[in-house]
Amino acid sequence: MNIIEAKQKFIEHWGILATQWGINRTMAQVHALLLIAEKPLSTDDIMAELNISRGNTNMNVRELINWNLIRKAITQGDRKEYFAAEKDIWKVAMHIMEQRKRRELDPMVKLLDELSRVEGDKRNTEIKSFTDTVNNIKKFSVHADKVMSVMIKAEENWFLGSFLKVFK
Amino acid sequence: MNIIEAKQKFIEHWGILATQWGINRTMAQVHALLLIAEKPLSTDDIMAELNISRGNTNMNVRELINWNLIRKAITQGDRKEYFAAEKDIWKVAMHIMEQRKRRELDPMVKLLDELSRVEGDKRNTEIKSFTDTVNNIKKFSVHADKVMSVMIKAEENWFLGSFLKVFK
DNA sequence: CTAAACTTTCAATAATTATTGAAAATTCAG
DNA sequence: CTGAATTTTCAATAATTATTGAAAGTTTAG
Repeated sequence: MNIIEAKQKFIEHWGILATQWGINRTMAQVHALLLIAEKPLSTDDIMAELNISRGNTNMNVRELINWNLIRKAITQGDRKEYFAAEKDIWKVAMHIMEQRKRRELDPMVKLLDELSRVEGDKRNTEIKSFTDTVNNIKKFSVHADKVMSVMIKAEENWFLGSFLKVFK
Repeated sequence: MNIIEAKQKFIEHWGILATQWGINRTMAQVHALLLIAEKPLSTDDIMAELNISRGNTNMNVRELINWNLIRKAITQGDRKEYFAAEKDIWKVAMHIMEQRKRRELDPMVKLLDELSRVEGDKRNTEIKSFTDTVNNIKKFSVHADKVMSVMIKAEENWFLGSFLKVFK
């Protein structure tokens, strides 16, 4: 496989992986493109490389900035905006984890908390069974939330180092 | 909130969460329904509770069985099949992790491995830059893969116990 | 074996989600 | 300021994904 094919394949499969995780395919492809780009790319570069419209490019670039996965890169003597991806894969993973925690896990914990305070006699089998299930999920979620928080805060990638020893 | 509303809300939000993670909303709602059901439910029960068709119910139930999240429950003196969810939330999480690892992470590692063997001069900046990125992602993925394997194999939920000490 | 009970399949259709592209808004050099 | 360059918005449309429901397939009681 030559470098052109390899890059195309990388972008294509990064997009497929993303859709399986509920992320817009194009957003992931823009991300992939910038991950393997040697220098920051402009909107026009991205449009040309991925054959997508200006609107689509703009929306997905902004969304990637929201996710902290790419940044604007300033270039003097040029009014165009250029974009560069965070290349440290540990940081990439942590940024994704941080966003998903905030957007999905935190609201879910909040909901489970509400649901666990359902009205009615706690001795009622149906209510007991429901609150038990909800509380178990909540307990698990809160733990997962804590683990993620610590990982996100950690500056270094101890995942690839001493941390792994825990897993033999 | 009463128990009826609470159950509806649980099912609804489990479905929403799922779509954000690339999982069919109905599949997650069937799962949620069975998670909070006190006894195994039949296809007709599920159809009635969620207002969905027989075909849809059947497809999603089978898929949940593939994911190891629910099982057929045998009932004597009844030709209908009944379904019950795994209620241990740790096991639920591990089954999901196991499937996603197998379906998505493993193929991605395989692809990255291929891409890292791209043709061309390794001193060429473009090729060097590309293989470096790919190798970093691969290294991270392989580690994640190992961590998951250990977690999946672990019989008990040490996540909620001593393991958490690692995180302060 | 027969037929009723039940499960599965899948083409047609509906619902959802993503993309386009042109118009509006913004920015900034001169 | 002015207007050209650039970015953003969003209604219309396209593409994708999910759902229906009836027909086909399978199972089992009698």
